[in-house]
Amino acid sequence: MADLKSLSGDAYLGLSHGYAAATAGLAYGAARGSEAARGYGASGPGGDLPAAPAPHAVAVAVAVAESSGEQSGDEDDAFERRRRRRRGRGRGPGGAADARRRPREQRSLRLSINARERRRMHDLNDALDGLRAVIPYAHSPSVRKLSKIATLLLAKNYILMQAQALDEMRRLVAYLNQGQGLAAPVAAAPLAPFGQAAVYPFSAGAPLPCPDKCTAFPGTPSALCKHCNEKP
DNA sequence: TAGGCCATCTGGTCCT
DNA sequence: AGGACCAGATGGCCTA
Repeated sequence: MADLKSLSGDAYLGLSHGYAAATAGLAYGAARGSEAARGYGASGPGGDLPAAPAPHAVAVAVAVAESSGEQSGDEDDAFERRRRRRRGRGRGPGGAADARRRPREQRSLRLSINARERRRMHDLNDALDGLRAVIPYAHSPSVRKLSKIATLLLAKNYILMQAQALDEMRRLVAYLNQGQGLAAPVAAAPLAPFGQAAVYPFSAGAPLPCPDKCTAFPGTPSALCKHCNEKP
């Protein structure tokens, strides 16, 4: 539970009881427990906020950074060193011996395909890193980074949480506007099912952005903004 | 030592 | 034909 301290209160509140079913597995539970006990998604309780140091993660990150792009010159050496270190890894059916028996041309093609696939996976991992960077969890060197699956599930829950918060905020703004005897465009629109208007809150039919750029809630009239409160 | 996570290789399929 | 995408297999690293 110590890791909870590194979360913003709102984020944790949303994740802890906002979407119980979908979030249970990722609800920032206890510090990293048994790997076997780690549940994903709605599989039940059991947090997935690892707390242990992550030397492996760092090593992986370095390896990823090193092996991005084309291999040439020094990069070739580094690449070969990694290949040797990871000897035998992932050969699949056939194995290295078969690979060596192949004609040089085919082997060359295979290597090029492998490199491309590696690059693709690195791009995917970069995107996942970008996702980790914007979702609320303990971004600390002493905390192991989220696994891929945990990152995706947490991101999903975070999006849902933000959407719900936005929806509630819009309702509140509408309520405040009504209280001042003003027409509330937001309230006039039927409340769309969660996940529609909440996720795409500024689509067709939404009021125009405030000319005064009250950007707190773009597209939503603010009770605190003089322009939003001006009658047409 | 078992289990989780991961990177890599590989072959297949689909698309341009 | 070449590239993107995918899933299976394999083995290394790490933690409990």
